[in-house]
Amino acid sequence: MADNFIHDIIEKDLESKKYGEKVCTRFPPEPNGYLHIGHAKSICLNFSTAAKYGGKCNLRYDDTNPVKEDVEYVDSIEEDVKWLGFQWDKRLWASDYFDQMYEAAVELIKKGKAFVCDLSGEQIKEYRGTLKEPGKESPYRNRSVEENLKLFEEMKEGKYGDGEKVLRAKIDMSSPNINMRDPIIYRIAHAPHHNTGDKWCIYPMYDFAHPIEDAIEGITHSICTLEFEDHRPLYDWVLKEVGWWPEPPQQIEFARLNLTNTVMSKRYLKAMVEDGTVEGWDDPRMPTIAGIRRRGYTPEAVRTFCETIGVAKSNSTVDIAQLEHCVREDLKGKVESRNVIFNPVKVIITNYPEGQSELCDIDNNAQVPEMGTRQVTFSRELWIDGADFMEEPPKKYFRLFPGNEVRLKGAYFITCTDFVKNEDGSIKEIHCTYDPETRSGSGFEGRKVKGTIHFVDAKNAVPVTIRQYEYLLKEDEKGEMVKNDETIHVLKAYGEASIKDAKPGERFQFFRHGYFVADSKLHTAQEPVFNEIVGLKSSWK
RNA sequence: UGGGGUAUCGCCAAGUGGUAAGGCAACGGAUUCUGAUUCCGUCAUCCGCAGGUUCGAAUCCUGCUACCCUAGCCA
Repeated sequence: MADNFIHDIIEKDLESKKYGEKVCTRFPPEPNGYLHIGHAKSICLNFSTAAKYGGKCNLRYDDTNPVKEDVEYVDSIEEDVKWLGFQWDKRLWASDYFDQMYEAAVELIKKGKAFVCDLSGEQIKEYRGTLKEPGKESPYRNRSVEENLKLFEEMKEGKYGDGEKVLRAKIDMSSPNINMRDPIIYRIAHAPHHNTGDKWCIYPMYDFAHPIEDAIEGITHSICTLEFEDHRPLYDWVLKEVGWWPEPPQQIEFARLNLTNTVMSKRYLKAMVEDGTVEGWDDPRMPTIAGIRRRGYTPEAVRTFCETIGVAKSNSTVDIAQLEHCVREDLKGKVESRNVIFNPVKVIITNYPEGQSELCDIDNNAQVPEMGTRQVTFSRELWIDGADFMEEPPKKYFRLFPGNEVRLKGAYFITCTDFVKNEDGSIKEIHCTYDPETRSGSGFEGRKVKGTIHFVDAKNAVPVTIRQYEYLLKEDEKGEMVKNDETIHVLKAYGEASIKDAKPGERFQFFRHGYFVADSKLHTAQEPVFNEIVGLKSSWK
């Protein structure tokens, strides 16, 4: 069953046997930056569409402009695609087709469909006309086939400098579609190419190269974003005029992904890396695949997200909450829980003997019993969360406050009898009594408590660093997106002893606080550092 | 409209002439040794607007309106 309009098109093509049984797609990034969550939508679309119809999907580097591209990005692109869980059929470079593209250009010249133009960049712009007025034909438009052939050959040979000449398709200078006004298909660039070295000093333009790349690879459905809609007539024109492929691929456009509170422009992302706003392309606050990975998001969650948002042609902005929902949904079933105390406050169990200690069992994941239990120690002095105690509780607060009884997760009921303040008014320590009969697992039914809070034994607590994040962008009063000044909050916390065993990249639910991941760069057993992946939804304000 | 697109709940999104799926968010309520999870319930008489065709329209026709893309020797 088709779940989007692209699948509809494919199913019709399959039915009419337009390409036989074949379905072939491709993900064609230009290696000029890191992939982000927007690319993930395209990756999921292309790879899963091919998989759905038993077809293939290629990873192709669209490296037709040597001055803007860098192999530096190639490895990260591959890593990101693999991380998302996809395997390409072939890994290819557009530059591998430069010979064929050159031949195709020669073919067009021979057919009188392309010409070498000597106009300067500025003149070409003038001659192009405007959105509302038609353009003028270039004075070089009617050169003979022989002359064009000779000139193009000379361009290739390096006889001319950058910008001196270009090869243009001969279409229609008065076309209402500016892309059809004798578009440039080859330009001179005396720049070494990472793949072809200095073999070429002329390079094909996207509009000419892309359809040929697709056709050579036998792509059937060339999926791209909306802004290329106006280029489709040119895409079709190139394939028709070159004429080498009986059943040429078709371009299909869809709306790119936008997310609330999220910067998606490569330019802006790059600027933030360079001005030090973030720590790098893999900063956990970045919407890059690398950033999301370090933040602890799972590939499954990202894939599910891409499925749930659908594929359509209307410009839209998906609420970031939808992505976060997918992350929680995925994590909740496969991550263990740990007790970690933020804003620690000391609790002294006054009726518990000094020097004594006992072990308590705690579920690793309350929803998944198969994940077993672990042991934590309980003794006279404990740490609890600052947020779990209030001197003067508001209505409906059912955690700890003077006179109130709560359950310590995995241990006993405790009742607050007293507390001591520091000179600055903050809470120094809380005195409680515990009820030995209420031990977890004992089956005690005598009375109920409304609140359950967590704790860490003070004598073996592990100091950990917690990093919580906010969105890089936020909406101001006027609804405008503005840069968020404070996007990272670092706090010191105490974790239960077992937290020392966490491995970089390992994810946990920190009881009550949300999901966290041991930072892949900063975390060590000696200096535990955890990034917040996503918080828990809370209905208590 | 120069041309090309898009308009269905706060946010995504199905629907392709037979009388508005689903997800997120939100809001009730139940259960809970995480105010999490789970669970149950509520949430578009209406599909950008105005006409028309039809027994019947979000879906067809006409006319408007709004927003997006487009004048790189970038992709």
